[in-house]
Amino acid sequence: MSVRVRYAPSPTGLQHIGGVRTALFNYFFARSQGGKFILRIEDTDRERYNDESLQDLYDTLEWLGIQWDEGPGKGDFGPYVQSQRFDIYQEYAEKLLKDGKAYYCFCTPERLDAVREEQKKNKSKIQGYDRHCRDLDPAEALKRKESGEPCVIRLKVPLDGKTTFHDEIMGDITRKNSDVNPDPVIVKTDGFPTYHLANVIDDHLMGITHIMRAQEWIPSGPLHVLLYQAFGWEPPKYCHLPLVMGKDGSKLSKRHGATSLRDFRLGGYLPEAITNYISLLGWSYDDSREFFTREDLEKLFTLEKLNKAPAVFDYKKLEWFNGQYIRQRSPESLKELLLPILQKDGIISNPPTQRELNIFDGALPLIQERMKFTTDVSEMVRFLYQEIESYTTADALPKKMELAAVPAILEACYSLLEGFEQRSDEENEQLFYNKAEELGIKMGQILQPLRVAVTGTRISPPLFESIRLLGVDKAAARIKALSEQIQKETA
RNA sequence: GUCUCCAUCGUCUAGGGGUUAGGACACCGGGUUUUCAUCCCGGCAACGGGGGUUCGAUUCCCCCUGGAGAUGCCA
Repeated sequence: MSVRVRYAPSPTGLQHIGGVRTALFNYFFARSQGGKFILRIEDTDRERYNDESLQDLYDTLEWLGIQWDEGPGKGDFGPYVQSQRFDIYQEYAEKLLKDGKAYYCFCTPERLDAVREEQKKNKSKIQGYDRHCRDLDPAEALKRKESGEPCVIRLKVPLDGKTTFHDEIMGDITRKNSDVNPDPVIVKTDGFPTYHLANVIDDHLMGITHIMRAQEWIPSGPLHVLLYQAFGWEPPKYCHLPLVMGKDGSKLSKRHGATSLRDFRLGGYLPEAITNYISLLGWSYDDSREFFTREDLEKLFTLEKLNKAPAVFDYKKLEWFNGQYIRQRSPESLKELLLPILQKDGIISNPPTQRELNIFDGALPLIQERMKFTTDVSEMVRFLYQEIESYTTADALPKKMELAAVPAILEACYSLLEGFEQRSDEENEQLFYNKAEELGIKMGQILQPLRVAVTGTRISPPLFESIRLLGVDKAAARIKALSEQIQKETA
Protein backbone atom coordinates (compact mmCIF):
# COMPACT_ATOMS: atom_id res chain seq x y z
CA MET A 1 0.00 0.00 0.00
CA SER A 2 1.43 3.33 -0.90
CA VAL A 3 2.17 5.84 1.80
CA ARG A 4 -0.36 8.52 2.63
CA VAL A 5 0.52 10.98 5.36
CA ARG A 6 -0.97 14.23 6.48
CA TYR A 7 -0.21 17.46 8.25
CA ALA A 8 -3.31 18.49 10.14
CA PRO A 9 -2.84 21.85 11.81
CA SER A 10 -5.42 23.75 13.71
CA PRO A 11 -5.71 27.38 12.56
CA THR A 12 -5.67 28.89 16.01
CA GLY A 13 -2.31 30.59 15.89
CA LEU A 14 0.75 31.26 13.79
CA GLN A 15 2.71 28.36 12.38
CA HIS A 16 5.61 27.64 14.68
CA ILE A 17 8.80 25.62 14.69
CA GLY A 18 7.27 22.50 16.15
CA GLY A 19 4.34 22.37 13.76
CA VAL A 20 6.46 23.08 10.76
CA ARG A 21 8.93 20.38 11.72
CA THR A 22 6.01 17.93 11.76
CA ALA A 23 4.84 19.20 8.38
CA LEU A 24 8.32 18.88 6.92
CA PHE A 25 8.86 15.34 8.17
CA ASN A 26 5.51 14.21 6.86
CA TYR A 27 6.23 15.85 3.54
CA PHE A 28 9.72 14.37 3.28
CA PHE A 29 8.48 10.94 4.22
CA ALA A 30 5.76 11.06 1.57
CA ARG A 31 8.20 12.21 -1.09
CA SER A 32 10.89 9.72 -0.19
CA GLN A 33 8.35 6.90 -0.35
CA GLY A 34 6.63 8.06 -3.49
CA GLY A 35 3.51 8.59 -1.41
CA LYS A 36 1.03 11.38 -0.93
CA PHE A 37 1.24 14.36 1.38
CA ILE A 38 -2.14 15.61 2.51
CA LEU A 39 -3.04 18.88 4.17
CA ARG A 40 -6.09 18.86 6.39
CA ILE A 41 -7.45 21.83 8.29
CA GLU A 42 -8.62 20.89 11.76
CA ASP A 43 -10.84 23.81 12.60
CA THR A 44 -13.25 22.18 15.01
CA ASP A 45 -12.42 24.63 17.76
CA ARG A 46 -14.71 27.44 16.71
CA GLU A 47 -13.71 29.61 19.66
CA ARG A 48 -10.05 29.85 18.84
CA TYR A 49 -10.31 29.69 15.07
CA ASN A 50 -9.18 32.70 13.09
CA ASP A 51 -8.67 33.52 9.42
CA GLU A 52 -5.28 35.06 9.94
CA SER A 53 -3.89 31.74 11.16
CA LEU A 54 -5.21 29.97 8.09
CA GLN A 55 -3.57 32.50 5.82
CA ASP A 56 -0.37 32.22 7.80
CA LEU A 57 -0.42 28.46 7.26
CA TYR A 58 -0.65 28.85 3.51
CA ASP A 59 1.98 31.59 3.45
CA THR A 60 4.37 29.50 5.50
CA LEU A 61 4.06 26.37 3.41
CA GLU A 62 4.53 28.37 0.25
CA TRP A 63 7.56 30.13 1.66
CA LEU A 64 9.12 26.80 2.50
CA GLY A 65 8.25 25.41 -0.90
CA ILE A 66 6.05 22.62 0.40
CA GLN A 67 3.23 21.60 -1.88
CA TRP A 68 0.48 19.25 -0.84
CA ASP A 69 -0.85 16.53 -3.10
CA GLU A 70 -4.27 16.68 -1.54
CA GLY A 71 -5.80 19.37 0.58
CA PRO A 72 -8.26 22.23 0.45
CA GLY A 73 -9.48 22.45 -3.11
CA LYS A 74 -7.48 19.47 -4.33
CA GLY A 75 -7.90 15.70 -4.10
CA ASP A 76 -10.57 13.01 -4.03
CA PHE A 77 -10.98 12.48 -0.30
CA GLY A 78 -12.30 15.92 0.53
CA PRO A 79 -13.50 18.13 1.83
CA TYR A 80 -10.20 18.62 3.64
CA VAL A 81 -11.54 21.20 6.04
CA GLN A 82 -13.13 19.65 9.08
CA SER A 83 -15.78 22.30 9.55
CA GLN A 84 -17.11 21.21 6.16
CA ARG A 85 -17.35 17.60 7.31
CA PHE A 86 -19.81 18.23 10.08
CA ASP A 87 -22.37 15.72 8.79
CA ILE A 88 -19.80 12.97 8.49
CA TYR A 89 -18.81 13.22 12.14
CA GLN A 90 -22.43 13.30 13.20
CA GLU A 91 -23.16 10.17 11.24
CA TYR A 92 -20.26 8.28 12.79
CA ALA A 93 -21.00 9.54 16.26
CA GLU A 94 -24.52 8.26 15.94
CA LYS A 95 -23.20 4.89 14.86
CA LEU A 96 -21.15 4.73 18.04
CA LEU A 97 -24.22 5.71 20.04
CA LYS A 98 -26.32 3.06 18.36
CA ASP A 99 -23.67 0.41 18.99
CA GLY A 100 -23.50 1.32 22.64
CA LYS A 101 -19.90 2.48 22.31
CA ALA A 102 -20.75 6.04 23.28
CA TYR A 103 -23.36 7.85 25.32
CA TYR A 104 -24.98 11.20 25.91
CA CYS A 105 -23.74 13.14 28.88
CA PHE A 106 -25.70 15.99 30.43
CA CYS A 107 -23.21 17.03 33.04
CA THR A 108 -22.68 20.78 33.14
CA PRO A 109 -19.23 22.34 33.10
CA GLU A 110 -19.96 23.49 36.64
CA ARG A 111 -20.52 19.94 37.82
CA LEU A 112 -17.36 18.80 36.06
CA ASP A 113 -15.38 21.52 37.78
CA ALA A 114 -16.84 20.53 41.12
CA VAL A 115 -15.88 16.90 40.52
CA ARG A 116 -12.34 17.87 39.63
CA GLU A 117 -12.11 20.13 42.63
CA GLU A 118 -13.26 17.34 44.89
CA GLN A 119 -10.74 14.90 43.44
CA LYS A 120 -7.97 17.38 44.01
CA LYS A 121 -8.99 18.02 47.58
CA ASN A 122 -9.19 14.33 48.42
CA LYS A 123 -6.02 13.54 46.49
CA SER A 124 -8.15 10.97 44.78
CA LYS A 125 -6.49 8.28 42.69
CA ILE A 126 -9.21 8.65 40.11
CA GLN A 127 -8.78 11.61 37.84
CA GLY A 128 -11.20 13.23 35.46
CA TYR A 129 -14.79 12.53 34.65
CA ASP A 130 -16.65 10.32 37.12
CA ARG A 131 -18.74 8.63 34.39
CA HIS A 132 -21.88 9.98 35.95
CA CYS A 133 -23.96 9.62 32.77
CA ARG A 134 -22.44 6.42 31.46
CA ASP A 135 -25.27 4.21 32.56
CA LEU A 136 -28.18 6.45 31.73
CA ASP A 137 -30.91 4.65 29.86
CA PRO A 138 -30.21 5.38 26.15
CA ALA A 139 -33.87 5.91 25.31
CA GLU A 140 -34.29 8.24 28.25
CA ALA A 141 -31.13 10.11 27.29
CA LEU A 142 -32.29 10.50 23.73
CA LYS A 143 -35.56 11.96 24.94
CA ARG A 144 -33.75 14.51 27.10
CA LYS A 145 -31.50 15.45 24.22
CA GLU A 146 -34.44 15.88 21.86
CA SER A 147 -36.22 18.06 24.36
CA GLY A 148 -33.30 20.44 23.92
CA GLU A 149 -31.21 19.74 26.98
CA PRO A 150 -27.57 20.59 26.23
CA CYS A 151 -25.36 17.54 26.08
CA VAL A 152 -22.14 16.08 24.80
CA ILE A 153 -21.31 12.61 23.55
CA ARG A 154 -18.70 10.60 25.39
CA LEU A 155 -16.83 7.49 24.39
CA LYS A 156 -17.26 4.43 26.61
CA VAL A 157 -13.72 3.56 27.51
CA PRO A 158 -13.49 -0.07 28.72
CA LEU A 159 -13.19 -0.26 32.49
CA ASP A 160 -10.53 -2.96 32.46
CA GLY A 161 -8.03 -4.51 30.12
CA LYS A 162 -5.26 -2.61 28.44
CA THR A 163 -4.56 -1.08 25.09
CA THR A 164 -1.33 -1.27 23.16
CA PHE A 165 -0.25 0.51 20.06
CA HIS A 166 2.94 0.18 18.13
CA ASP A 167 5.08 3.19 17.47
CA GLU A 168 7.61 3.02 14.65
CA ILE A 169 10.25 4.83 16.66
CA MET A 170 9.31 4.01 20.22
CA GLY A 171 8.15 0.43 19.93
CA ASP A 172 5.09 -0.86 21.78
CA ILE A 173 3.35 1.50 24.15
CA THR A 174 0.81 0.01 26.51
CA ARG A 175 -1.61 1.63 28.85
CA LYS A 176 -4.17 0.19 31.19
CA ASN A 177 -7.66 1.17 30.10
CA SER A 178 -8.33 2.32 33.62
CA ASP A 179 -5.55 4.87 33.12
CA VAL A 180 -6.99 6.20 29.89
CA ASN A 181 -8.91 9.43 30.11
CA PRO A 182 -12.27 8.23 31.51
CA ASP A 183 -14.82 8.59 28.75
CA PRO A 184 -13.58 11.62 26.87
CA VAL A 185 -15.98 13.93 25.08
CA ILE A 186 -16.08 13.16 21.38
CA VAL A 187 -18.86 15.54 20.38
CA LYS A 188 -19.18 18.93 22.05
CA THR A 189 -22.31 20.79 23.05
CA ASP A 190 -22.11 22.84 19.85
CA GLY A 191 -22.31 19.62 17.85
CA PHE A 192 -18.69 19.81 16.66
CA PRO A 193 -16.49 16.79 17.17
CA THR A 194 -13.45 17.04 19.40
CA TYR A 195 -10.01 16.46 17.99
CA HIS A 196 -9.98 12.77 18.88
CA LEU A 197 -13.13 11.87 16.99
CA ALA A 198 -12.61 14.01 13.92
CA ASN A 199 -8.99 13.03 13.66
CA VAL A 200 -9.65 9.31 13.79
CA ILE A 201 -12.57 9.42 11.36
CA ASP A 202 -10.68 11.55 8.87
CA ASP A 203 -7.47 9.57 9.03
CA HIS A 204 -9.48 6.45 8.34
CA LEU A 205 -11.64 7.91 5.59
CA MET A 206 -8.67 9.57 3.92
CA GLY A 207 -6.68 6.37 3.92
CA ILE A 208 -3.84 7.71 6.03
CA THR A 209 -1.17 5.02 6.43
CA HIS A 210 1.19 6.70 8.90
CA ILE A 211 0.45 9.18 11.59
CA MET A 212 3.50 11.31 12.22
CA ARG A 213 2.97 13.81 14.98
CA ALA A 214 4.73 15.17 18.02
CA GLN A 215 5.31 13.07 21.11
CA GLU A 216 2.91 15.17 23.11
CA TRP A 217 0.25 12.97 21.48
CA ILE A 218 1.56 9.71 22.88
CA PRO A 219 -0.78 9.79 25.87
CA SER A 220 -3.80 9.88 23.58
CA GLY A 221 -2.50 7.06 21.42
CA PRO A 222 -4.39 4.33 23.31
CA LEU A 223 -7.53 6.41 23.25
CA HIS A 224 -7.33 6.71 19.49
CA VAL A 225 -6.77 2.99 19.14
CA LEU A 226 -9.85 2.42 21.28
CA LEU A 227 -11.76 4.65 18.92
CA TYR A 228 -10.55 2.69 15.90
CA GLN A 229 -11.62 -0.47 17.67
CA ALA A 230 -15.04 0.96 18.46
CA PHE A 231 -15.51 1.61 14.76
CA GLY A 232 -14.05 -1.75 13.83
CA TRP A 233 -11.24 -0.13 11.87
CA GLU A 234 -7.58 -0.97 11.55
CA PRO A 235 -5.42 1.79 13.06
CA PRO A 236 -2.67 3.29 10.89
CA LYS A 237 0.99 3.15 11.84
CA TYR A 238 2.17 5.60 14.43
CA CYS A 239 5.35 7.58 14.52
CA HIS A 240 5.75 10.06 17.34
CA LEU A 241 8.32 12.75 16.75
CA PRO A 242 10.54 13.99 19.56
CA LEU A 243 9.52 17.31 21.04
CA VAL A 244 11.31 20.55 20.30
CA MET A 245 12.38 22.24 23.51
CA GLY A 246 13.63 25.64 24.58
CA LYS A 247 16.93 26.23 26.36
CA ASP A 248 15.39 25.55 29.74
CA GLY A 249 14.18 22.14 28.69
CA SER A 250 10.50 22.86 28.49
CA LYS A 251 8.47 22.73 25.30
CA LEU A 252 9.56 25.51 22.95
CA SER A 253 7.32 28.52 23.28
CA LYS A 254 7.27 32.26 22.78
CA ARG A 255 9.09 32.99 25.99
CA HIS A 256 12.16 31.24 24.56
CA GLY A 257 12.31 33.72 21.67
CA ALA A 258 10.92 33.81 18.18
CA THR A 259 9.03 30.62 17.36
CA SER A 260 6.63 31.57 14.61
CA LEU A 261 7.80 31.13 11.07
CA ARG A 262 6.53 34.59 10.33
CA ASP A 263 8.94 36.04 12.86
CA PHE A 264 11.80 34.18 11.24
CA ARG A 265 10.74 35.22 7.78
CA LEU A 266 10.53 38.87 8.79
CA GLY A 267 13.69 38.55 10.83
CA GLY A 268 15.84 37.90 7.80
CA TYR A 269 16.04 34.12 7.82
CA LEU A 270 16.17 32.10 4.62
CA PRO A 271 13.70 29.26 4.07
CA GLU A 272 16.48 26.87 3.11
CA ALA A 273 18.32 27.57 6.35
CA ILE A 274 15.21 26.97 8.42
CA THR A 275 14.38 23.80 6.53
CA ASN A 276 17.88 22.47 6.90
CA TYR A 277 18.20 23.28 10.58
CA ILE A 278 14.75 22.07 11.58
CA SER A 279 15.30 18.78 9.81
CA LEU A 280 18.19 18.10 12.10
CA LEU A 281 15.98 18.38 15.15
CA GLY A 282 15.32 14.73 15.92
CA TRP A 283 16.68 13.39 12.67
CA SER A 284 20.13 12.82 11.25
CA TYR A 285 21.63 11.35 8.16
CA ASP A 286 25.04 10.04 9.12
CA ASP A 287 27.99 10.95 11.27
CA SER A 288 29.07 14.04 9.39
CA ARG A 289 26.78 15.41 6.72
CA GLU A 290 24.54 18.23 7.80
CA PHE A 291 23.86 20.28 4.73
CA PHE A 292 20.66 19.31 3.02
CA THR A 293 18.47 21.10 0.53
CA ARG A 294 14.78 20.47 0.50
CA GLU A 295 15.30 18.32 -2.58
CA ASP A 296 17.96 16.26 -0.79
CA LEU A 297 15.60 15.63 2.09
CA GLU A 298 12.82 14.60 -0.26
CA LYS A 299 15.08 11.72 -1.25
CA LEU A 300 17.08 10.94 1.86
CA PHE A 301 14.58 11.14 4.69
CA THR A 302 14.01 7.89 6.56
CA LEU A 303 12.05 6.92 9.64
CA GLU A 304 14.94 4.80 10.87
CA LYS A 305 17.13 7.81 11.54
CA LEU A 306 14.54 9.53 13.70
CA ASN A 307 15.53 10.09 17.29
CA LYS A 308 13.59 9.40 20.49
CA ALA A 309 14.89 12.09 22.80
CA PRO A 310 13.64 15.65 22.73
CA ALA A 311 15.82 18.25 21.02
CA VAL A 312 16.68 21.72 22.27
CA PHE A 313 16.25 24.45 19.70
CA ASP A 314 19.56 26.25 19.25
CA TYR A 315 19.14 29.74 17.81
CA LYS A 316 22.90 30.08 17.39
CA LYS A 317 23.19 27.14 15.09
CA LEU A 318 20.25 28.32 13.04
CA GLU A 319 21.99 31.67 12.67
CA TRP A 320 25.09 29.93 11.49
CA PHE A 321 23.13 28.00 8.89
CA ASN A 322 21.52 31.24 7.79
CA GLY A 323 24.88 32.88 7.21
CA GLN A 324 26.05 29.85 5.30
CA TYR A 325 23.04 29.92 3.03
CA ILE A 326 23.28 33.67 2.47
CA ARG A 327 26.80 33.11 1.21
CA GLN A 328 25.62 30.25 -0.97
CA ARG A 329 22.96 32.26 -2.73
CA SER A 330 23.62 33.54 -6.22
CA PRO A 331 24.03 37.33 -6.32
CA GLU A 332 20.86 37.59 -8.41
CA SER A 333 18.64 35.67 -6.02
CA LEU A 334 20.08 37.46 -3.02
CA LYS A 335 19.51 40.79 -4.69
CA GLU A 336 15.87 39.88 -5.22
CA LEU A 337 15.54 39.37 -1.48
CA LEU A 338 17.52 42.42 -0.43
CA LEU A 339 16.05 45.15 -2.61
CA PRO A 340 12.59 45.00 -1.00
CA ILE A 341 14.20 45.21 2.43
CA LEU A 342 16.14 48.32 1.42
CA GLN A 343 12.95 49.85 0.11
CA LYS A 344 11.03 49.02 3.22
CA ASP A 345 13.74 50.60 5.34
CA GLY A 346 13.69 53.69 3.16
CA ILE A 347 17.27 53.33 1.98
CA ILE A 348 16.44 53.23 -1.71
CA SER A 349 13.40 54.33 -3.67
CA ASN A 350 10.64 52.22 -5.12
CA PRO A 351 11.27 51.51 -7.89
CA PRO A 352 14.99 51.97 -7.40
CA THR A 353 16.90 54.40 -9.58
CA GLN A 354 19.68 53.20 -11.83
CA ARG A 355 22.22 54.93 -9.66
CA GLU A 356 20.91 53.14 -6.57
CA LEU A 357 21.08 49.83 -8.36
CA ASN A 358 24.62 50.44 -9.51
CA ILE A 359 25.75 51.15 -5.99
CA PHE A 360 23.96 48.08 -4.76
CA ASP A 361 25.55 45.82 -7.34
CA GLY A 362 28.94 47.08 -6.28
CA ALA A 363 28.21 46.63 -2.60
CA LEU A 364 26.64 43.19 -2.80
CA PRO A 365 29.83 41.11 -3.00
CA LEU A 366 31.21 43.14 -0.10
CA ILE A 367 28.27 42.50 2.21
CA GLN A 368 27.32 38.99 1.18
CA GLU A 369 30.29 37.68 3.16
CA ARG A 370 29.26 39.66 6.21
CA MET A 371 25.54 39.12 6.58
CA LYS A 372 23.95 36.81 9.07
CA PHE A 373 20.43 37.92 8.26
CA THR A 374 19.07 39.46 5.10
CA THR A 375 17.79 42.28 7.27
CA ASP A 376 21.40 43.21 8.04
CA VAL A 377 21.66 44.79 4.61
CA SER A 378 20.24 48.21 5.46
CA GLU A 379 22.71 49.08 8.17
CA MET A 380 25.57 47.79 6.08
CA VAL A 381 24.93 49.97 3.06
CA ARG A 382 23.18 52.95 4.62
CA PHE A 383 26.28 55.15 4.38
CA LEU A 384 26.34 54.67 0.62
CA TYR A 385 22.89 56.16 0.23
CA GLN A 386 22.40 58.58 3.08
CA GLU A 387 24.45 61.38 4.54
CA ILE A 388 25.92 60.88 7.96
CA GLU A 389 23.88 62.81 10.49
CA SER A 390 26.66 63.36 12.94
CA TYR A 391 29.84 61.68 13.99
CA THR A 392 30.79 60.10 17.25
CA THR A 393 34.26 61.56 17.27
CA ALA A 394 35.50 59.09 19.85
CA ASP A 395 35.08 56.36 17.22
CA ALA A 396 37.58 58.14 15.02
CA LEU A 397 40.24 58.06 17.69
CA PRO A 398 42.77 55.30 17.13
CA LYS A 399 44.46 53.60 20.04
CA LYS A 400 47.20 55.47 21.84
CA MET A 401 46.43 58.81 20.23
CA GLU A 402 45.06 62.20 21.17
CA LEU A 403 41.90 63.36 19.51
CA ALA A 404 43.63 66.60 18.60
CA ALA A 405 46.03 64.67 16.40
CA VAL A 406 43.26 63.15 14.30
CA PRO A 407 42.53 66.13 12.00
CA ALA A 408 46.09 65.95 10.72
CA ILE A 409 45.57 62.33 9.77
CA LEU A 410 42.31 63.15 8.05
CA GLU A 411 44.09 65.94 6.22
CA ALA A 412 46.64 63.45 4.96
CA CYS A 413 43.86 61.09 3.84
CA TYR A 414 42.17 63.94 2.08
CA SER A 415 45.28 64.67 0.05
CA LEU A 416 45.63 61.02 -0.93
CA LEU A 417 42.15 61.05 -2.45
CA GLU A 418 43.58 62.99 -5.36
CA GLY A 419 43.65 60.51 -8.24
CA PHE A 420 42.23 57.78 -5.99
CA GLU A 421 39.85 56.42 -8.60
CA GLN A 422 42.54 56.09 -11.22
CA ARG A 423 44.67 53.86 -9.03
CA SER A 424 44.14 50.23 -8.17
CA ASP A 425 43.30 49.24 -4.60
CA GLU A 426 46.78 47.80 -4.28
CA GLU A 427 48.36 51.06 -5.34
CA ASN A 428 46.17 53.01 -2.96
CA GLU A 429 47.00 50.67 -0.17
CA GLN A 430 50.69 51.22 -0.82
CA LEU A 431 50.19 54.96 -0.80
CA PHE A 432 48.36 54.91 2.51
CA TYR A 433 50.98 52.61 3.91
CA ASN A 434 53.72 55.01 2.93
CA LYS A 435 51.83 57.89 4.41
CA ALA A 436 51.38 56.08 7.67
CA GLU A 437 55.09 55.44 7.86
CA GLU A 438 55.80 59.06 7.10
CA LEU A 439 53.55 60.09 9.98
CA GLY A 440 55.10 57.50 12.20
CA ILE A 441 51.87 55.61 12.80
CA LYS A 442 50.38 52.24 11.96
CA MET A 443 48.22 51.46 8.96
CA GLY A 444 45.26 50.86 11.22
CA GLN A 445 45.73 54.23 12.87
CA ILE A 446 45.43 56.06 9.62
CA LEU A 447 42.58 53.98 8.30
CA GLN A 448 40.37 54.13 11.36
CA PRO A 449 39.64 57.87 11.23
CA LEU A 450 39.18 57.58 7.51
CA ARG A 451 36.71 54.70 7.92
CA VAL A 452 34.70 56.62 10.46
CA ALA A 453 34.68 59.68 8.26
CA VAL A 454 33.50 57.81 5.19
CA THR A 455 31.11 55.27 6.69
CA GLY A 456 30.14 56.84 10.00
CA THR A 457 31.14 53.79 12.00
CA ARG A 458 34.19 51.80 13.02
CA ILE A 459 32.78 48.71 11.38
CA SER A 460 32.19 48.68 7.66
CA PRO A 461 32.75 46.90 4.39
CA PRO A 462 36.30 47.20 2.99
CA LEU A 463 37.23 50.85 2.93
CA PHE A 464 38.69 51.42 -0.49
CA GLU A 465 35.84 49.74 -2.27
CA SER A 466 33.45 51.70 -0.12
CA ILE A 467 35.07 54.98 -1.15
CA ARG A 468 34.86 53.96 -4.76
CA LEU A 469 31.16 53.14 -4.45
CA LEU A 470 30.39 56.29 -2.56
CA GLY A 471 32.39 58.49 -4.90
CA VAL A 472 35.61 60.26 -4.05
CA ASP A 473 33.99 63.69 -3.90
CA LYS A 474 31.53 62.61 -1.26
CA ALA A 475 34.23 60.83 0.66
CA ALA A 476 36.34 63.98 0.61
CA ALA A 477 33.45 66.07 1.86
CA ARG A 478 32.88 63.65 4.74
CA ILE A 479 36.53 63.78 5.69
CA LYS A 480 36.31 67.56 5.88
CA ALA A 481 33.13 67.37 7.92
CA LEU A 482 34.57 65.02 10.49
CA SER A 483 37.79 66.98 10.69
CA GLU A 484 35.92 70.18 11.35
CA GLN A 485 33.76 68.58 13.98
CA ILE A 486 36.81 67.29 15.83
CA GLN A 487 38.55 70.64 15.63
CA LYS A 488 35.52 72.29 17.07
CA GLU A 489 35.41 69.80 19.92
CA THR A 490 39.09 70.05 20.76
CA ALA A 491 39.31 73.84 20.44
C1' G B 1 -0.48 13.20 42.67
C1' U B 2 -1.24 9.55 38.57
C1' C B 3 0.08 7.63 33.76
C1' U B 4 3.49 7.42 29.66
C1' C B 5 7.97 8.41 27.39
C1' C B 6 13.09 9.76 27.34
C1' A B 7 18.67 9.91 28.97
C1' U B 8 26.41 10.31 24.60
C1' C B 9 30.35 16.98 25.03
C1' G B 10 26.83 23.45 27.13
C1' U B 11 23.57 22.39 22.39
C1' C B 12 22.27 19.20 17.81
C1' U B 13 24.00 14.42 17.03
C1' A B 14 27.11 9.65 15.06
C1' G B 15 28.28 5.12 17.08
C1' G B 16 27.71 0.59 19.36
C1' G B 17 29.75 -5.67 23.51
C1' G B 18 36.60 -4.63 22.68
C1' U B 19 36.85 2.73 19.29
C1' U B 20 42.46 7.53 20.98
C1' A B 21 33.83 7.55 21.69
C1' G B 22 33.48 10.78 15.51
C1' G B 23 31.22 15.40 13.35
C1' A B 24 28.73 20.31 13.74
C1' C B 25 27.23 24.88 16.58
C1' A B 26 28.83 27.64 20.72
C1' C B 27 33.20 28.84 23.47
C1' C B 28 38.76 29.60 23.77
C1' G B 29 43.48 30.13 21.17
C1' G B 30 46.33 30.97 16.46
C1' G B 31 46.75 32.36 11.11
C1' U B 32 44.95 35.53 6.84
C1' U B 33 43.29 40.81 7.02
C1' U B 34 42.69 48.24 6.68
C1' U B 35 37.79 47.50 10.76
C1' C B 36 33.95 43.82 11.18
C1' A B 37 33.03 39.44 9.10
C1' U B 38 34.35 35.39 5.94
C1' C B 39 38.02 31.68 5.40
C1' C B 40 41.92 28.23 7.40
C1' C B 41 44.38 25.69 11.62
C1' G B 42 44.28 24.14 16.71
C1' G B 43 42.03 23.47 21.66
C1' C B 44 38.32 22.64 25.54
C1' A B 45 34.36 19.29 26.28
C1' A B 46 30.25 13.66 26.93
C1' C B 47 28.53 7.97 27.62
C1' G B 48 23.75 10.46 35.04
C1' G B 49 24.28 6.66 39.44
C1' G B 50 23.89 1.55 41.30
C1' G B 51 23.24 -3.41 40.39
C1' G B 52 23.33 -7.48 37.07
C1' U B 53 24.56 -10.49 32.10
C1' U B 54 29.58 -11.14 30.01
C1' C B 55 36.32 -12.72 29.43
C1' G B 56 34.87 -7.59 28.51
C1' A B 57 29.93 -2.88 29.10
C1' U B 58 28.93 3.64 27.15
C1' U B 59 26.29 -0.17 24.16
C1' C B 60 21.89 -5.62 26.58
C1' C B 61 18.50 -6.22 31.32
C1' C B 62 16.69 -4.23 36.15
C1' C B 63 16.41 -0.39 39.81
C1' C B 64 17.29 4.64 41.13
C1' U B 65 17.85 9.55 39.81
C1' G B 66 16.91 13.34 36.55
C1' G B 67 14.03 15.55 32.59
C1' A B 68 9.73 15.99 29.66
C1' G B 69 4.78 15.23 28.12
C1' A B 70 -0.26 14.09 29.19
C1' U B 71 -3.93 14.25 32.69
C1' G B 72 -9.80 19.83 28.89
C1' C B 73 -16.71 20.38 25.69
C1' C B 74 -7.78 22.91 23.00
C1' A B 75 -5.59 20.72 19.44
